[in-house]
Amino acid sequence: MARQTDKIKEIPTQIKNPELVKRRRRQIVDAAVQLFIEKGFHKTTTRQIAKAAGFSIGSLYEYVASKEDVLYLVCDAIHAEVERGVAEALSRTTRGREALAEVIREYFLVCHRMCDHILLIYQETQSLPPQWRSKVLENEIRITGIFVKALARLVESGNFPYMDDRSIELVAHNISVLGHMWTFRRWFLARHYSIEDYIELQTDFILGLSTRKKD
Amino acid sequence: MARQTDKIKEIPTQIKNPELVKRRRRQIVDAAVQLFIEKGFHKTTTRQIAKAAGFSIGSLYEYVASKEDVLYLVCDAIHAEVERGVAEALSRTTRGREALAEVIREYFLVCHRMCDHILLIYQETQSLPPQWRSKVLENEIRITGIFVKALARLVESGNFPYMDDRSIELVAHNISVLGHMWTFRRWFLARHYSIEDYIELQTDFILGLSTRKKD
DNA sequence: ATTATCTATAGATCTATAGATAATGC
DNA sequence: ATTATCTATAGATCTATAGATAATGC
Repeated sequence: MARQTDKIKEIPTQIKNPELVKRRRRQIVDAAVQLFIEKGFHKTTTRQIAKAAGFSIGSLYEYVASKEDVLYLVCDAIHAEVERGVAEALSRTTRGREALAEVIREYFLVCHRMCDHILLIYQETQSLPPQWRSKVLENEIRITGIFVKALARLVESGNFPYMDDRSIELVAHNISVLGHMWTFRRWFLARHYSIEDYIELQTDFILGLSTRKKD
Repeated sequence: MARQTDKIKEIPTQIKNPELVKRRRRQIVDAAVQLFIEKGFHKTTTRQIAKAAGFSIGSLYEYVASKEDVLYLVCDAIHAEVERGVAEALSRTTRGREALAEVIREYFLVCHRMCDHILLIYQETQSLPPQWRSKVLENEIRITGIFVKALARLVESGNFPYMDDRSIELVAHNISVLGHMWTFRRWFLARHYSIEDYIELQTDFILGLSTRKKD
């Protein structure tokens, strides 16, 4: 929560009232997310964003300095929501043997809910100025870090076969990306698997059950 | 090879000589790939493409009808090269127990070589007109199909634990995407793993060795 | 006075094409 | 005559800002 506010402060604005900045930027993000998902970043015009947000193009540029600023606000908001979803799931989770499967399940459900949003990040991160691209990539790493922690805790508790740190890190990335895969191969996967099928099969795959007979 | 020619014929041209069309379009693709990787599709202008290809903007539009046509030619050429690389590796591969590991290895090396190109497809497929986007996605499925076949053959031969068809299909997608992961998380992964580390760890992960002690 | 918002537009592109020119083959 | 190539530009946008106007608080 504090993080989110800090980030927003990084983008300069002409407006003095910080509460107003927060509110208007939320309007901008809500409007832009829809438009970007629908038409893509480049084919959305600043005028359309302003109009959908409910004010004029002139006002838009009081709250951001460029169209890229809007994209950054959008990407950051999406990551904040994903992270919130995962962190929340993590706190609810029971400890021990089945903990990892639960975390995976909750994370995949977040990916399912935020399908279009995650896809947007894959497609448009490149359009950000370098400085903000790095920030967005850091967000990605921080989310992966949640899985690193969950895995490490399990391995340490002895409820899970031993893995060294580098393997743990890579498996955490795999979990992240297999969640994203549901979003960027959805056009194919959704025809063959329900999200529940997907979670079940992928959990078996990740936990290495694929080589053992289930019964 | 025949496929490639067919595809190129799908895009209309004003030029009568088919050999010339082929040659010029190859020039266009070679020039555009570099520019798109460097600046992205939207920030590359048709003039820059024409200039880098070595002819005028007017001539460019004799060989394609739109900027999107160029993107389609580029995406299709990239997929053709990936597919060629994988198919070739597959034919060289020994049969039996270690076959899958070899296919994974060769595929990951193709992904490593074509890093920027694969990333480009992830980022710009959305910019294609729907009709051509479908074609590009079909290419993706066809490449995944190679892994489906390799897995199915192994399972059938009894050299691999039993999996039903849906699991095989999903694992094939996982292999595809974990290869791509090396390209779109390269900014992070390359700092921690060499491509050889990556291949080794991911092979263990995919073959389900992660839950068994290695010794 | 200060802050927020709006209208109107400068300025900069960029795609795609029309019409002119050059090269090739009958 | 036919085919390929080039130059010049029409026509359409789009971002970002300048300067005017409205609203708020002293």
